[in-house]
Amino acid sequence: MRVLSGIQPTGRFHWGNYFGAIQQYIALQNNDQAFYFIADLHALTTIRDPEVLKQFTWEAAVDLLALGLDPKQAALFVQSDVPEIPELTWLLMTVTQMHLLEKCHAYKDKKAKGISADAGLFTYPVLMAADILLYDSDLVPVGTDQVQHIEVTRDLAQRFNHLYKTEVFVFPKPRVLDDSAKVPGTDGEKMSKSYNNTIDIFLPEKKLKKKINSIKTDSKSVEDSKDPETCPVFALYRLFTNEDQQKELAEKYRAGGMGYGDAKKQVFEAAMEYFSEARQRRVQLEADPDYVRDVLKQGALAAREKGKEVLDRARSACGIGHLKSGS
RNA sequence: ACGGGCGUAGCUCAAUUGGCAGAGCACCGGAUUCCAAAUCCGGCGGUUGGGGGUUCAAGUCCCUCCGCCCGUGCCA
Repeated sequence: MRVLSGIQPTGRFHWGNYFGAIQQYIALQNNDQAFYFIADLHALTTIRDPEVLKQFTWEAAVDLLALGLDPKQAALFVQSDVPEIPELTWLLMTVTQMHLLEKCHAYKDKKAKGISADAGLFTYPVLMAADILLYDSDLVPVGTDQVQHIEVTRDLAQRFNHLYKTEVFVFPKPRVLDDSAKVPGTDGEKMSKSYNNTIDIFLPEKKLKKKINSIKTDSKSVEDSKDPETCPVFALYRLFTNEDQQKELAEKYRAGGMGYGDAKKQVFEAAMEYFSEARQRRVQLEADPDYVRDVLKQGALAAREKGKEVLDRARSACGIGHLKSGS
């Protein structure tokens, strides 16, 4: 069973990314064949600064390894290191009907906001389909907003198979990620880069403390009894602690006598504890870029090996690549 | 397709007859606060949509291209 998932390097990863996605991807890595990639070709539709993109791509690799992605179990690679992807994208593009893309929400949303869309954004579901189909992926863990794109992928796979009367492509199934863990941002809304309310995972201690302190609270005094259920600080505390710890803090909230400053300090300590291993690993990885490069290289090799196999099937199905097939 | 309006900091917008590109919000730092918020002080932030031209000097005038909005038409 092949598990495949990609993540865009559009910034540093934050708590919302981790609890909403990364943690769950990593939990699936012990499947027979897990492929994880950093989607720099997708990020190209947003980031126009080459240095920034390079930096984010690198940081994403280091972060994922630090957070527990194990290259012995899963291949980690950068999307643009696999040239078979854009080639397959073109093959799929030729069987993609316009209406299929016109109804995709990423494009529709932008259009609705009056922002001009480029062909990259419009055709991005096809690139995503290539990402998935290239390795005979069975299972694709995604957020609910990406389910539509998996459906497009299945449509394209089916249409290609049908048009060329073959069984080239395997139909992938989405695995909808659990988004029940509520991760509020510093303003109390859902943590998201577009709300500018994120808390990055690997923030230096001092900055992290400051960020946590900046979480919006009501203006109850220390003595007042507070409601843990409606407090974003408490919601974050939940992510890092066990039930006993949560009960204890909840009681303190209700009893009064404890201020938000205190609660925030506890969140800080719990988060530092929770990510302490990852932080240590990250320091080691930063000191050894050759290792990271090697992981990405090996990952790309593994991805290409499988990718070539599928691409060859696709090429011969549609009648190109006669030099290779020799027939 | 034609006519009109518009394009300036991440966002909303200023900039007199062509004369040093500015403010508010946001962001970062500090004071204050149990922590925030509010308030006060400080800081970062710009190829003025792209290209060309006129001029000592262009955000401003001219040409051209791109994009967005409004109106009208054309095409079913």
